Amino acid sequence: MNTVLTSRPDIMAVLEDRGYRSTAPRRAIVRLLAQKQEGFTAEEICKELPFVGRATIFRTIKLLLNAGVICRLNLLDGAPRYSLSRVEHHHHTVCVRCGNVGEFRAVTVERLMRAVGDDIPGEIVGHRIELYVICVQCMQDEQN
Amino acid sequence: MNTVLTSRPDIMAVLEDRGYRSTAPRRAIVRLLAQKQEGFTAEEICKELPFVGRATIFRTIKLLLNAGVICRLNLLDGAPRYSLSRVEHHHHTVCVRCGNVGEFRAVTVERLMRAVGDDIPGEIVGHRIELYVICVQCMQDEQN
DNA sequence: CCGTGTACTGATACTCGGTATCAATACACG
DNA sequence: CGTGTATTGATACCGAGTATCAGTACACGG
Repeated sequence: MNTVLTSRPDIMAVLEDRGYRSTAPRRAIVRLLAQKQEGFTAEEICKELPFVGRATIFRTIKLLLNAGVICRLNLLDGAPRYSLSRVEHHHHTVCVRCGNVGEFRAVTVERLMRAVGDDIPGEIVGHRIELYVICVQCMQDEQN
Repeated sequence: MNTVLTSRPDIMAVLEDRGYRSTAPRRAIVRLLAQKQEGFTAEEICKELPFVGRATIFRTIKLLLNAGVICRLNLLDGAPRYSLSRVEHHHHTVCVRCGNVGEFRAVTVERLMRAVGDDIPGEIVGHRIELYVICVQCMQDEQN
């Protein structure tokens, strides 16, 4: 049984394991994020939790980033979006119409990286792939 | 003969073709960028051309981005870097030690994208790949 | 269950990359 | 050479994120 893949791992526990305290603001943020299916922005969280300070929200986001619980996507335009990582190593699809973020995993990608490595001077230590898509929802909306 | 691949295409002409005027500040910026081998930041340009206004530098960078002459790289940390695009469609390698930016092109990548497309709901309209590397220079520096 | 050290919080002011505004300027074209 | 219009630069501003720091609350030990 793979705890990382469960639909709602106890994120708070992840933080506690890393030595952070379980505080009311953190629990509120974590609870909110856990039920966000698509990506979200920091400002969105601020608006939805007005009783939590801006600084705390950004601080908590950073903790979660470092813990690998969420990941940041720097889109070309607009504000960066964050999204819960459901699988360990993955890449993102971003809908260019609605901004929603998806994840994908392809073994082929990793294999490719090793192949490409031969053509590149220096040592590859990581990679990042983003696919820009028009999601099925937006394609449907386009049809009427 | 491929003009796009020449070592120093007349960038100013590209802007003029797009209906923009050839002004002294623009020429200064373009001349500077044309001889930058590695990536550069906007602030760097501001420092090197103190007699050109900040706003103008950002405006010109945006024009060049839209014209496809340069491209922006949102690194995870620090300021975004810009780099001259020497080849039309390409991806980037970023040295995680020194921040220098390189380009690469691999047909395999494009083929992979088409393959991955089958696994992904929605239509793929673009992609972006960044490889994080330790460049040969930095690897050498590490050895002493 | 109470005290206490330390982690955490939130208000605020700030940084940094970038943009809007707008009067003054310079380019291109006739 | 004159003139309309694009461009400039100073300035103020925006949005995302961070530093500071006094005050608060958590966890742990007694």
